[in-house]
Amino acid sequence: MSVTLADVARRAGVSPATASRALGGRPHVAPATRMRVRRAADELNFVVSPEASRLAGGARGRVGVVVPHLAQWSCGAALEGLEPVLRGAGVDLLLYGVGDPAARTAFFADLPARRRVDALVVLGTALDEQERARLELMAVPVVAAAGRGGQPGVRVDEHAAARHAVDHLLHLGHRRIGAVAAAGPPDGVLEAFAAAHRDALHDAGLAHDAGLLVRVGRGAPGAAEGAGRLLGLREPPTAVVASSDEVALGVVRTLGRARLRVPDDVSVVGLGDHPLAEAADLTTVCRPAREQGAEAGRMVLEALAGGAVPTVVLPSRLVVRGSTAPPGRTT
Amino acid sequence: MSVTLADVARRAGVSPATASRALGGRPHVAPATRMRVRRAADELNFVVSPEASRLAGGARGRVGVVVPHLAQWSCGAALEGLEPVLRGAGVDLLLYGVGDPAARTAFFADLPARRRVDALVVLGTALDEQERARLELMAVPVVAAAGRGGQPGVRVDEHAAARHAVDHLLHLGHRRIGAVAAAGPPDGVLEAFAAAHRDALHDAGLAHDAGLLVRVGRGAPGAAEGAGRLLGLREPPTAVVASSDEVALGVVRTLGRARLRVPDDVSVVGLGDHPLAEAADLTTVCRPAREQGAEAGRMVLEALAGGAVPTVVLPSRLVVRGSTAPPGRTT
DNA sequence: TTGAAAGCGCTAACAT
DNA sequence: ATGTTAGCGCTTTCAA
Repeated sequence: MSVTLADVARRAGVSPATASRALGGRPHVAPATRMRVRRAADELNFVVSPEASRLAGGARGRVGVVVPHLAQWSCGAALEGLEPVLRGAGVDLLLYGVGDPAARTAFFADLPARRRVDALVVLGTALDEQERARLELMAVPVVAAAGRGGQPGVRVDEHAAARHAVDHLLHLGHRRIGAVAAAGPPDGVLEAFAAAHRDALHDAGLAHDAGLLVRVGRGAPGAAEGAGRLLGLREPPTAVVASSDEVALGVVRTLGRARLRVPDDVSVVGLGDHPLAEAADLTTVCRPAREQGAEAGRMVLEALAGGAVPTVVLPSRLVVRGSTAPPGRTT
Repeated sequence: MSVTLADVARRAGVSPATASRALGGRPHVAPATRMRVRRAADELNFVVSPEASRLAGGARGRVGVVVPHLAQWSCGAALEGLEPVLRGAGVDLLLYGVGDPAARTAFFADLPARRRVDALVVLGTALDEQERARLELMAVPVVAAAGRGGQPGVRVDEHAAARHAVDHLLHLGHRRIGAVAAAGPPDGVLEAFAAAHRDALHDAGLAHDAGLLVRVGRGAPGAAEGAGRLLGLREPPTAVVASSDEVALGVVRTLGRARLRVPDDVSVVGLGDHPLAEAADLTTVCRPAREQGAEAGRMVLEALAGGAVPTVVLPSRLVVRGSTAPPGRTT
């Protein structure tokens, strides 16, 4: 049926063991022999069977990626960073979506990854105690990426990111700065956002005003509601920071409907540097999603090589675009 | 080390063969025996080794997904549709990113999928002749999804989608309708877009005006340029249809900078129904990405079962939001 | 219905 | 440097 290592060995006039060594790039093979085997393999169009190889104790190299929301750009971007690193090292990437709660339960219950993967990357979601315990049971390295922290892996400092945003507005001269925190991200992230907003205003010596932080539901309706609540304040803010670019765009739209111009009347800052933020000319704070993925990939490789998984916090970076400006003349 | 089938068999007091049959759901096992084996497996926390299983001629069930731009929401969405279908059927999903040209070349050159996967899904990209030939060589079913057509699989009718958009504008009373086609999607898609624009205007009895279709580069700069060119026309359009939602948002922004209101002064329609389109209140045409993924998944399953891969064209659907309105009083 | 035996294709010791 | 010998953990004939 398909070409086997034995075929290649025969054609090259060596034993299967030597052929295996030669092809696998392992030592103790004469250069000439290696060449010969390589050529034979080429001619036969041979590719090792990963099953057989693994079964026989060879190639490690399969990592599972657990992702909640594939459609979310940040997950995709992280994957895009992760994939080449892993592939470059010859390890395969198995995808496990756990967006659906049922699927999530099933994943951790079936522990389907057991024996299927040599390591796991958990992308953009926090694991609860039970889930962590299940993973522990698998006895493979687990790298968290883009999560809220708490597990070894890579993430960004959410508090710092949000502060970049608020500080930018303060720096522009704004004194009434609203914040819209929309549900969606893991709790820890939202908390960091709220805290950063509070801290920044406090550090600027501004009186605390609980009304400036509004917590809303996810999606477009949430963003609209948030903007509406802020606008309805006795003294509406001259600038708004949103917990994500998605929310920020919703805020911009709601402002527009209220005949308020961005940034002339109100400045808006997002969080994340969504690909569309550039098109929408939205000032935002870049959370390097790709980089997080790539870093996670490197961590996996190290872990596979026997190392421990460290914790790395990547910096975020303010990206100033056209949705922010100094406060206008009137309020 | 890890629990093997033999362990389970011993504990259940049967032979490995019977245990295998019982666990694998194959016939010729007494119900009572099957139960006993199942329980033993449970108690031992046993999971079959996929390598060994496959090697021994068991479970097929591993499909590769080839994706160019993971970070693009439509790819993510398609994956999100694809994954549960496949997982539900017990097949694993291997991810192969081919966004980077080098990676793409490497993928098709190494033919790494050979023997690694039992089927392939090609997401959102068109294969050239050579690539197709390489895949052919693998002798596994290939399902194209969200491509430009040409290969069996699932896609949407791009021409119809674009026409929905233009027809909507015509229906609102617009007579000068510009189109911004930004580079990015496979050629065929862009062609369909251009043709639909032309055809719709023609069918509406409007004189042909080549200036109304502008082709620009990708990204925010492209969108801005496109809007600018349209605005610079002797007789600027009262409505614009963009080749994607991303571009549409860029157009909206550029319009805003030119102090033109959407939809009061100019209507804008996007294409794709990007998740952010709702937040941005953008009228668009929904290309059901998730559905395409799910459909592709079903096709793979059928193909794995020995069926042929059909070609399915999914309908697109106009989603009217706040970025379109009848033409204003003045131009 | 069940068991025994023979590999699947490869790699890792242990020779040579 | 190369060959020989045993499996890896499972499924599948074939026999009982």
